[in-house]
Order: sequence, then structure tokens, then C-alpha cells
Amino acid sequence: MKNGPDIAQIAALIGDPARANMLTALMNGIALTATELASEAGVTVQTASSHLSKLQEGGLVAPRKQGRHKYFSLASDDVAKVLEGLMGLASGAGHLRTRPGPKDAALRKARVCYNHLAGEMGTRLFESMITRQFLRSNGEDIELTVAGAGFVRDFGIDLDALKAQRSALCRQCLDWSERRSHLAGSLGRAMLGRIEELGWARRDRKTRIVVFSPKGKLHFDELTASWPKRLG
Amino acid sequence: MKNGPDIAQIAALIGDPARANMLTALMNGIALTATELASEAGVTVQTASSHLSKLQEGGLVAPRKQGRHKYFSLASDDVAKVLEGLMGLASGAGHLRTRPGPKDAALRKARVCYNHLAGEMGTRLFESMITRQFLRSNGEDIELTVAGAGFVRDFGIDLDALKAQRSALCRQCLDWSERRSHLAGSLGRAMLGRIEELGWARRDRKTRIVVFSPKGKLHFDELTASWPKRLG
DNA sequence: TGAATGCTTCGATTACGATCGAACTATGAA
DNA sequence: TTCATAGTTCGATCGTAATCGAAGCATTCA
Repeated sequence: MKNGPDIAQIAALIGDPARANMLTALMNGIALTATELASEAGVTVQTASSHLSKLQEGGLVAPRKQGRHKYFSLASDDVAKVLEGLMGLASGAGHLRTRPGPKDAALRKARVCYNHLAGEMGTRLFESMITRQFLRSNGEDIELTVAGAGFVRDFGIDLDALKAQRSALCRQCLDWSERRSHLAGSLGRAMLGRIEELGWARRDRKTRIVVFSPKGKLHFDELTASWPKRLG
Repeated sequence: MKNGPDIAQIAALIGDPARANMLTALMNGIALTATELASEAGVTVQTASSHLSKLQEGGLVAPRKQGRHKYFSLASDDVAKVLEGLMGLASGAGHLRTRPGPKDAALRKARVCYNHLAGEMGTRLFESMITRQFLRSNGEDIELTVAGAGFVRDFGIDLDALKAQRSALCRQCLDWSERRSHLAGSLGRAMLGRIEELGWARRDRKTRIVVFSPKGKLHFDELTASWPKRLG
């Protein structure tokens, strides 16, 4: 008699105003932190935390821990599709919200993320290394290819020393402002260190901004070009 | 700050277990009465009535009053699509339920609905008249075409007398067992009267069953054939 | 190490809504 | 008319879940 399909559970999950606000905030595909989502929903972080764990439990959002931050995004396209449909039923009042980001343009350009390069230039480096097959990504894990090892060594990094460490070599890190991945892990730290060592850039300890010199910027552009000189 | 999209309201509507059961019961496209939906949801009729008015208010279901019955169906395909999506998110556990109907096979075959023909034969007559463009349906209203007027007069009905009455000539009636429309209104009543008059069938006042004679059945089949003899 | 930040857990409060009994209306049947 | 059935409205009860303050972890930064 009571062979209930659990559609009610999922719908009830979406049915709370706070959670619905969070989900709609995630509809543009950008990952948001728990605190940001709390502000989107207009509730305290405690309440938001409770909601987010329920949404996660229900398979509607997927978390991605990033140091002391926790980024949430919609779990799948199917979730987005259902939300879109619900918006349609709610008579097409599909509001979109403001998207946050660092206030300072310099921070957005290049900054230190813990100890590696982040911001626009950080994601550019990462994506360049993916495009040129120096890094291979399978799901969440990242591994350095043979070609990538050569690239890193050519850049002047002691890869063997890094590998000897117990911490992970490569890790992807969800970028704060770009909302895309950049390179973290011990290799990411080493890359930034080498960039400083070469005098391409210096980091402002106070503001976390990474300031590239004009010459360093040129070198970096060349380093991250999709087709480096020797090939083109 | 609080520009809430009303997706939460809709989702909360679906999010109640009782209402979700009702909606899933309606997913097969068959209209159900309030009492049937109450039993589907496992609640009393009072509770069901409250739920149904909310669902109607939210635009998820559409009612259709039929004498002392009130049939509900999903308001649109969009609603069904969203429900389908939610079922998908709820890990594909899309249970379907039993569909009710009159217990007696004879009742299902042909019966009196107030004073016109209902059941399988009633819907067949109606659909035949639609197919042959004797009736034209615009939304809820039904009108008799010129060709239809000829068909009705040929059948031996005094159409002018019917038109003189103040009650509606043509009306569609949601069939109890077939869950599709059949012809009601004064024309529907006249059609059944003529069928009895011709000796094709007689109505059992006790059980509401309409019993066709073998010869009457043949005549009726011919009457409702998509391509009557003179055309084929 | 200690200070600051991001997030979680716990506990108590509070408010909303689902539920049903009882009474009422409407339609159909006898 | 009277009875039966379908559905609605009202009122009271009761549970559950959303909310936030306070305290507790975890992580980063100096």
C-alpha cells in the first residue's frame, strides 16, 4: 500500500527556501563556499552548514574541500535540469544572483593560494599544462606525465626531491576567483618558488598578491603558451 | 537581498509525502477522483482535499468536476517532466500504482452516465464523432459541426427540438472507467434515447448497465466506424 | 606556539503545516 | 421527500524541522 517513491524527499530538500536559494545560487555552475551560500540563503553559517549536509546527503550538491574552505557545486547536470524545470513551473521567474569574488583586481590576476600560484595566471598555467599533456587528470586526481616531468625539470625544479616528500605531488585546487582549477600540491608550491627564484615575480606577504615584473610576465606567457617556440 | 525565486514553493508542494504520492499516481496520465487520490496517498479525504486545493493553487494539477465527482489530472506535460526528473534524482525508483475502475466488466463496457452513454462504447462513439469531424473540440467546449448536424439528423434525432432547450447541446464528460471523454449534454442524452428507441440496447435501471442486443451491437459498430459504408 | 578564519556540532526554541474528527454542502438515487 | 455518497471547511492537536547562540574542530598565518 505504501510503496512510496522517494521523490518527496528530494523535493522536500529543494522545497526549503534557504536550500532553494543555495541551489539557485549554484545554478550558474560556479562553486561557492559554505559561507557564501549562507549569505545567499540569508541564514547563519550554522544553519547553512546543516542545510548543506542535507543537500549533500540527498545527492544534490557535491563538496570539494579546499584547506579551510569548502566549495559546493551542483552534483550533476541532472540536478540543474530539474531545477531549471522547477523554475519553469514557478512561472519563469528565474532570478540570477550576484557572483562574488576578490574585491581587488590584482588579487584576481595573480595571488598566493596557501603556497602556490592562483588567480587568472594560476589557472592559465594549470590549463596550459593539461592542454600540452604535461598533466593528466582522472577525476579528482592529477598525475604528472613523462613529458610533464621533462617540462618541470627543464624549468629547473628538482623533481626527485619533491617525489621524496610524503606530501602529494600534484593536486588540483579550485580557484577562488576563477572558479576553475589550478595546480596545487608540492609541485605547485615548487613552481611558484621557482618563479620567485627566477625573479619573474615577487609575493606581497601582506596582501597575498603576486606581482609579476614586465620581463617575468613575458617569460610566463611563453611558459604557458599552448605551442612553445620549439614547436611553432 | 531576498529576491527569492519561488522554486521553493513549488518544490515544497511536491515535497510532502502525501502530495508526492498523489502526483506520482497521476503520472500515468489517468485522471483520479479526490477520494481515489486520498487512498493513494494514505490519508483521509479531508486531508486529501486540503492537499489537492494546494496543488491546484500551485498549478500542478487541474480539476475537472463531474457531478459529485472531482477528477484531478496533472496540469501539463511540464509538470510530468519535472516529476520524471525528480524520480530520476531519487535514483530511479519510479514505482507505479494500481489503477482503479468499476468492478464489473459490463459496467466498463457500456453504462448510463446520468442519462447518456458511457463506458467503452460511450468513448468510442465520442471519438468516432471527433475523428469524422462531426464534433469539434476547442478546449473544454464541444460544438456540433454542419456535417455532425447531418449525422445526428440521419440518426433520427430532432435536432431543432434539442437546440430549443436551454441546456447545453454538447458537452464532454470524463468517463469513469475509460478516463477519456464521452459525449454528454442534451445531444448525448438524445443519442442514448434513440439507441434505446431503435431497440439496439436497453438500460438496466438497477445497475446502470446498458445491455446491447447482438443486432444492436452490429448497428452501433457500423455507426461508429471510422469509414462508414457509403464512403468505403 | 598563539591568533584568526572557515566550518561543524550541540541544544533549545519556535513556528509552520500535516493530520483528522466533526459538521456542512452538493449532487445523485430511491 | 429521504438517504447515500463525494467533497469541503473548521478547529484543535501534534511533530517535525528550521533557526540561531555557544562551543568545538580544523586549517592557515605570523
